[in-house]
Amino acid sequence: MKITFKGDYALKAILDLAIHHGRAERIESIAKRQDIPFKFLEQILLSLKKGGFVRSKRGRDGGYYLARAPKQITMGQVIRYVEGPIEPISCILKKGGTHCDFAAQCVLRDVFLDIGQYIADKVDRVTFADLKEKQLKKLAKENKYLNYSI
Amino acid sequence: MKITFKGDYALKAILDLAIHHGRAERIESIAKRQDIPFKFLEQILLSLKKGGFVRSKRGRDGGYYLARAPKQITMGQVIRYVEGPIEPISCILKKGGTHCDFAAQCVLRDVFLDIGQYIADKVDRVTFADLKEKQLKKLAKENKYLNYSI
DNA sequence: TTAATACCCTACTAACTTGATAGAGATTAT
DNA sequence: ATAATCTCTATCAAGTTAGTAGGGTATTAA
Repeated sequence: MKITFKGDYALKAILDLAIHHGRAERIESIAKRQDIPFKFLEQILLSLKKGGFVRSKRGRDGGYYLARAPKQITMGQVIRYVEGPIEPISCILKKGGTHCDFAAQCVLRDVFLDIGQYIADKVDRVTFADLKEKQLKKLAKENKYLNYSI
Repeated sequence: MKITFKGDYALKAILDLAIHHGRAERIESIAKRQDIPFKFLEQILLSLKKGGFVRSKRGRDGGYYLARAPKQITMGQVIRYVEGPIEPISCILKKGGTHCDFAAQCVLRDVFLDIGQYIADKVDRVTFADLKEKQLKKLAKENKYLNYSI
């Protein structure tokens, strides 16, 4: 029932690129800001590039940037790409349902189906434009608070 | 984002015992009905016994039976016991939140928090009395259908 | 009493996944 | 040219998963 570090890092990287939308960001900058091991992030970004989420520019002044607008990327797309299916139990999947021959009669499956659908719905609705907006608001509040307290 | 076989087996075993509530069931019977490897199920039941979900009787005519009424056991209790916390990301947990220092400012965390709460709510509400009832109804329909078709 | 039955317990393991690290190579702005 | 940056492949330690193996112990029907 867990998201892996890889998945978490991928989401953080995309969100970082969404916030800095418009220019290419170096892997190292993202890694430092998001507290992700540099070499690990390198691999993840390469994978996200293959997945069509980001593009890159090599050489000096190079870096990564989003392949499309933050509004056009959802959490669900990214999670499914790096982590695989969202469904919490394999017998829910149409393909590869080798897990259980009695899926049709399984009441446990019904519960997991419900949960799977809720999760899918949720992550498919949230775009990185939403996340960016909320993040910036949170940071603004934080700064305001800091200004008062100093 | 997956439930393990162990967790799935544990749920199936408890549901089986709920359906056969009132008498002791041998491991082998449960294993055959639920299609679970015998020796693996043996371990799981032993663990469920330690967790207080089931009791056992040794010797001839021995077997396992529920420690309390199906109504008093929820899916959530069983899942948490065999699989650990339900939350989809570690930074949500109060203890051991070593994953991320910026949890308070994290908008991703908010989404996972929401999902975690939905899952928890769901599995904590579903008791094995509910599951048993639904299962028996499904089987009854199945039989009816079979009777007609023969 | 004794043999059969069934749970009890510990150890082991192959395969896979996770979370990285290492280093050589390709590309580009200046 | 050369420094900066992404590209790509290989490797690896540690942990998890999904079991298997086998002897030990308690209970009870006959």
